[in-house]
Amino acid sequence: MLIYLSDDKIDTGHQYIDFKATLCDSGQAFRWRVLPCGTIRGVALGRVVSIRQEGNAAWLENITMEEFLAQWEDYFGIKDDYTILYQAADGDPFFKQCLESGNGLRVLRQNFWEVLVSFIISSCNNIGRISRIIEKLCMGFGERIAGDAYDFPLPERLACHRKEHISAVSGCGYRDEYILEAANLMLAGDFNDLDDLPYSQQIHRLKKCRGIGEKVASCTALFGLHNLSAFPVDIWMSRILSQVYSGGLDIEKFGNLAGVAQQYMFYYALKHKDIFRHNNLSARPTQKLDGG
DNA sequence: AACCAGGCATGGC
DNA sequence: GCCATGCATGGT
Repeated sequence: MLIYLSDDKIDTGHQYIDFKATLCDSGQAFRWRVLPCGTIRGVALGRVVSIRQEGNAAWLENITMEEFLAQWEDYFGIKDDYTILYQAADGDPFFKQCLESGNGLRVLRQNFWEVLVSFIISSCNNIGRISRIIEKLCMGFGERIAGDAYDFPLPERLACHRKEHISAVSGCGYRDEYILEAANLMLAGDFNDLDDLPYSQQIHRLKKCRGIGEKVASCTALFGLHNLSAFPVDIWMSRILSQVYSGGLDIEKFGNLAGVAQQYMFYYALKHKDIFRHNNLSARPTQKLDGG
């Protein structure tokens, strides 16, 4: 595909990305929006960026070629080779459908700290509200970048407040203390050098923070540490595993891209909620039934 | 107005 | 180890 930058253009060859699917509709990043005019706008890497895409061509505003090669190419995960996924789809009609339906979907390389907090907020929450809470966190505690755009707050900007204030500003509810604990662990260096550790050690370290269990930890490894083998199982994946695979999916076939495969299936489930929402065998029936 | 949301901590067994 | 329950909030 052709990507036009502010001072040049680059041909990525057969490597393709669907920016809207990847940035706005896949539940891995929460700070990108589609404006009424169709332009995609968001904050990442400390900067406000606008993107337009028409098929195989995309225009990135406010990014030079030098900056693209230095940072953004990695951020978008454009160089990652997903070939093995198409091999794994052979003999797996459901996954094949997910791949085709989500063509151009990619797993981003995002900032670790932002991903960590974002997925603490994600627990028992929906994507729309996760985005709103994060936006309020940024407005309330982040550095202003330009206009009404704010960067994601640094841990020290959160750690200096009481949990009641974090909750009041962002609406994050009971997750306030989890966010604060994550900030303090971050400042104490507990999450330094996580990328050098094997997956099981990454998960173990992350879980030491209250509010981080298996699912949030695996999302953090996948999206924040770019450990593409991490395979988060949320309520939607659990529905797919029980309804489509009868609990018998062997993720070995995805090689070290199981997390990317997961992302395609998750994205497909989101796009077809009506198919998967009901007849759920493994998740909890519903919320509180008020036993009065 | 109930129901639900990219779960987790806790306590009981 | 597994299972049940409470948890803050707000959109639909």
